Amino acid sequence: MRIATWNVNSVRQRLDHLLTWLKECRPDIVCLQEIKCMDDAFPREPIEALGYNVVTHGQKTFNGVALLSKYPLDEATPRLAGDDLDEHARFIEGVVSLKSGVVRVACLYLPNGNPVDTEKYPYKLRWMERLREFTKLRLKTEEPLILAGDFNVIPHARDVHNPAAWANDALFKPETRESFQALLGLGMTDALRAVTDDAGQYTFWDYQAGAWQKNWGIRIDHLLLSPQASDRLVDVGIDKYVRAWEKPSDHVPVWVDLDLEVA
DNA sequence: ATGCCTTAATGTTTAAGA
Repeated sequence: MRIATWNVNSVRQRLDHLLTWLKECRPDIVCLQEIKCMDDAFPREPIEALGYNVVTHGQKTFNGVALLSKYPLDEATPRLAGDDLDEHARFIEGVVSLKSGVVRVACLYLPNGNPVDTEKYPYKLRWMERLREFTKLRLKTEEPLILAGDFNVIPHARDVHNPAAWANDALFKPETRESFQALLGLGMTDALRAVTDDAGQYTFWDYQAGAWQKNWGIRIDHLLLSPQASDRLVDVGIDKYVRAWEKPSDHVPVWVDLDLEVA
């Protein structure tokens, strides 16, 4: 089973890229972030025509997440628990039945948190706490769980071309990285780091200053695996090639292959 | 150099992103 995540930076602007990539990558489950549209504006028909079930948690202009699945979604639950007043559309969890049990996939768009001297940074840290509480709860089930999305967290200096320039950024500040490590400490595995220690495994290149051409990238799109998912890990990939397409998203897709059998 | 692009929308400018 191939599970992928991609921050498309507007699904309507990126529809041609998305359809082309779906046909090439052939993922079974896809987590999309920054769809930047309401549910009724999501281009579901051409995606359904490729064999996907589609569930969305959209928002006007900003944020918005979606799950695409070749298999029926037994459940699809929007919103991360822990703050009923949080109106941002940043989370949707789906459940797919396996021959033995289920697999849970949480699609998330973690807050950016910049500028750090505003309310945006504490909002990010609170959101990360809520994600830890959610994960703690799910881990008790001992089911395969995948947290997939744009975490807006650079985990380590090897994940950024110029660590010093990012030292005080919300994506790389010590508090941010410590909170991410605490999430891993619950028992989650950073899939990419399970297969390589290499530096420069970037998933995002800024539109500005020729960042792509200079390979000034960062790794902020992640798939975190529970022990029951990590035990089934076969492969991990970063589809860097789509960043070279015309009018690309600033993020590229990341995927894992897991040896799980669908019911 | 805390913004050199890109996006959506109270649109001929602003806010947000990372």
